[in-house]
Amino acid sequence: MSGSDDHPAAANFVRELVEADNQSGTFGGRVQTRFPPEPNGFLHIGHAKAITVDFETAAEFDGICRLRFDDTNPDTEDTAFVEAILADLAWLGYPVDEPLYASDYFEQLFDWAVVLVEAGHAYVDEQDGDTISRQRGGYGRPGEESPFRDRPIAENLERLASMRAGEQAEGSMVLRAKIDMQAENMQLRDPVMYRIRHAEHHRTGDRWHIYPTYDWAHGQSDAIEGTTHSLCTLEFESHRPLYDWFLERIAESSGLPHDRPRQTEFARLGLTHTVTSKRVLKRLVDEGVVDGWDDPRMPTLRGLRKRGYPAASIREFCDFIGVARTNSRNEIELLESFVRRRLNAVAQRRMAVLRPVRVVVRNWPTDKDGDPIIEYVELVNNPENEADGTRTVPFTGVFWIERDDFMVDPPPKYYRLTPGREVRLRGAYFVTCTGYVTDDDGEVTEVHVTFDPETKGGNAPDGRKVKSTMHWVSAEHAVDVSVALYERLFAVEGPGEATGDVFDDLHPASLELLTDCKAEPVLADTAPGEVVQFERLGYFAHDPDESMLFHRTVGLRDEWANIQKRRQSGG
RNA sequence: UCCCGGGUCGUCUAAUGGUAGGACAGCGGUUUUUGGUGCCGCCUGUAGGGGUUCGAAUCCUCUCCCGGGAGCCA
Repeated sequence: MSGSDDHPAAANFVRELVEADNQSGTFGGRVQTRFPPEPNGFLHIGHAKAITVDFETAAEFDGICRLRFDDTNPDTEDTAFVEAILADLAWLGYPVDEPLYASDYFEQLFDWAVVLVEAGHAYVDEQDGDTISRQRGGYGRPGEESPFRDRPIAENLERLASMRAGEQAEGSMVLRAKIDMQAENMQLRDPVMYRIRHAEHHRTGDRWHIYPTYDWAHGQSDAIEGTTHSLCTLEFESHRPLYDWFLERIAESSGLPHDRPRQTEFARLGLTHTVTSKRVLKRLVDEGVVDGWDDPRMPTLRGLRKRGYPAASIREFCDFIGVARTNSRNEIELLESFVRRRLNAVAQRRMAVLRPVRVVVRNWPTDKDGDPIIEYVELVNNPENEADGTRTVPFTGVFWIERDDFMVDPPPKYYRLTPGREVRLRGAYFVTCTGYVTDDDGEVTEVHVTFDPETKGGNAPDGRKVKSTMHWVSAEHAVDVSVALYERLFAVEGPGEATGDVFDDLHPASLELLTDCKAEPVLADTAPGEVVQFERLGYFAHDPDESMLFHRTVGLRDEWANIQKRRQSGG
């Protein structure tokens, strides 16, 4: 993808970098990227950017992108996450048949570790974690060398073998790279390569007792696979010298199977009103604030899917925002604009009322038995695509309209139903409000209107105009549906950021479940997972699991909040 | 405190020494049997100071601001 028809391609310094590499023949014109998730959680909107950067960059240059699970930490990983990631990736549009696993490289990694030890580039440190951490020093503070740093190579080899054999307790010793305890870059102060874990690994079982750290596994895995461009987010920038250091040492000691891969960092996706912190999301799930990882309020890919976001719109959004090194935070409205753009073109229009109020046509005709007659009207399914055809909708003298569509005391510029006013019922008739009924609390319970038989279809023969066209649902034919409304993802803007604990000030997108909504009968034909536009209300996704629950996908350009705002300001 | 990276409309992003442009958001208009869609218009920006140059968002310099960095996480 390099820009849609609607938009020019956005910034993408990665694209330029690869182009430059191809010019100079750095990798012989070869382009290989990788997407390396750790199977310890679900993919979210933030991952979507990394995924498109990795896959689309490769595709653009006729290269390949491999999916590699960075499963180097048995404590947190699980096969279930592997399956979930595979499924979400396929949904996003990047199906992967043969994923790679860092755990498949454990043997090679160990061999290389031995090579580094033999070359005097690594040593076994038997100090505890706190001591090692303390000796590392601090920003602008000197580091201190471990007393084990210069132990004999043979001793290192023997200890490393013992670690691997499972003869050592967790935390008792680690293998460290011998680099520079005075390095300005803290990553270079003798980083840990192996730690001891007697845990069960989801793929290698109990075969290993030592596990490579991210730094020792990542670049080497890239090299084994033949990755040319190792694209990652900005927080790994300070790791790049270490990434290079390992590869250089291996290259000079035993050689590398491919050209040395190069790490390039780009800014991660920041989205307003959205939290992608795994810690916070997990808490929301664990504490039951949301119904699970696929709750439509969640920013996970499966949450967005349930919510009705087309996968293509997420891809297009990622392509549009570009790839840069600037710390940035995109507005969720931009993402939503891509969602709306897609949906507007394909979503079938249906009439529905979320908060119904009953309307009775006082002069509606009856048949010889005294029953109200039924008229049928034609409505276009999707004005953006007439090929979607029309549908026949029954109309009788009693129907529901949106509670907000009737006001006893309307503000200026309110064009909908109000005593004495004539409006158009979409596709049906002109009706004029003649009165209304209220309950003891003054709440309107029923609105009375008269209709003009001459206006069937919605046009007056005398040419008179109405200012408003309203939607309606025949009471006799209405289908009961429930609708879940919620605010945009999560609102983390504001005080939450100042206090430090995001969770405390995070108010999860409020969920309002409306259970007495009425919709056209044809709604029963809507397929689970399908998104329809409830006219004037927004786009709603039919829940894939629960037969009649709809989730609001996005509002129309004027969301309820905006409509509310206009109303308050008199419009 | 030290090191590294970054600073262009409100937001994201173009322009790489030669007219600061686009999208989203906002505002106004228009079309419309959806307060939707479409179309038209408007709005606001090169963090600051010095310097080089005929000419600087772009090059140099100082300052300021933001992000990342001291896991046996990734």
